[in-house]
Amino acid sequence: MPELPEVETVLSSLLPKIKGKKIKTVRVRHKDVVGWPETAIKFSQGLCGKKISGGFRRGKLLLFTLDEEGKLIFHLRMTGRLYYSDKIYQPRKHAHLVLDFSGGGTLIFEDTRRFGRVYLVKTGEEKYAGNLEKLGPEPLDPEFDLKAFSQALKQKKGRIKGLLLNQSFIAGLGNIYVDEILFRSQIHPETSAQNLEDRAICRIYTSMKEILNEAIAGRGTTFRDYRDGEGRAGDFQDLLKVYGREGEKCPYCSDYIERKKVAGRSSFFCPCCQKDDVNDSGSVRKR
DNA sequence: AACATCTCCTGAAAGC
DNA sequence: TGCTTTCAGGAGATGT
Repeated sequence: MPELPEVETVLSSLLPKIKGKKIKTVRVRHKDVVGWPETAIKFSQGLCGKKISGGFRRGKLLLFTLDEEGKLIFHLRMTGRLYYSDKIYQPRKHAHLVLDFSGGGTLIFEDTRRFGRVYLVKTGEEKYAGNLEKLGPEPLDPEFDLKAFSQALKQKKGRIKGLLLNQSFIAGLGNIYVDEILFRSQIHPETSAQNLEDRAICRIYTSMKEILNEAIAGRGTTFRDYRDGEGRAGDFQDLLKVYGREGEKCPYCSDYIERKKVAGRSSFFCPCCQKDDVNDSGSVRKR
């Protein structure tokens, strides 16, 4: 499920392939994936002839600039794939949007569960695309320092797991990386944010940056569906310490990884290393 | 404000 | 073996 590192990987693998290319034909094969389905015809017309001039990531959104005119914005949600092919492309079952470029090459948006969305917006109207306007700070932004993180956290009352998943609190984290961050920080997912000591907040902040950077270096996590912009799987699944590892031995102690529903999501944690509401008893180890 | 629950959707896995 | 049920989850909507 694409989170920040996966979206970043899609962007970096895709952009060199499509930058500067002009869209020749647009095939909307399932109009529900278009942000405003009733405008699917306008969507196609608006995209024809446009050139992809650049792209960037914000939270879990992929934004491609169409010169100065507008942006093409994707949210991959659970099972979305966005990739480039330079072969003659025969649309597969869940290929909902297919863009053919002048001079060859195809950009394909596939999404088995159809939770993903694609938006076409004019410059200045980007905020209408998905949750873009409501997104919190970028966790890897150098200007988002520990002080800013700590201050934001201390204003909140909820549990840490739900807070880190909340895109308006911080943008780009999903279930996998929140569990990994909390494991490295040695914080139980149900710990209330208010009860966190400064040292615990610092561990979360540091782990967050480390794990996101490591996952980007590993080109993302593939459990089943995720592929990068060239259709390749990621490598980071092998390096996950807790996510999806219920019943396996904790890599740092003799206990076993447990699974519990927190904030409506499966949460994996070590009950020994991540004790609820005991953030800093002096037993924290360097990881 | 915080949190639970439902919704969307498909296919894999588990249950019988 | 084969059919049926459950489950996974990002995020928005809704209810408490």
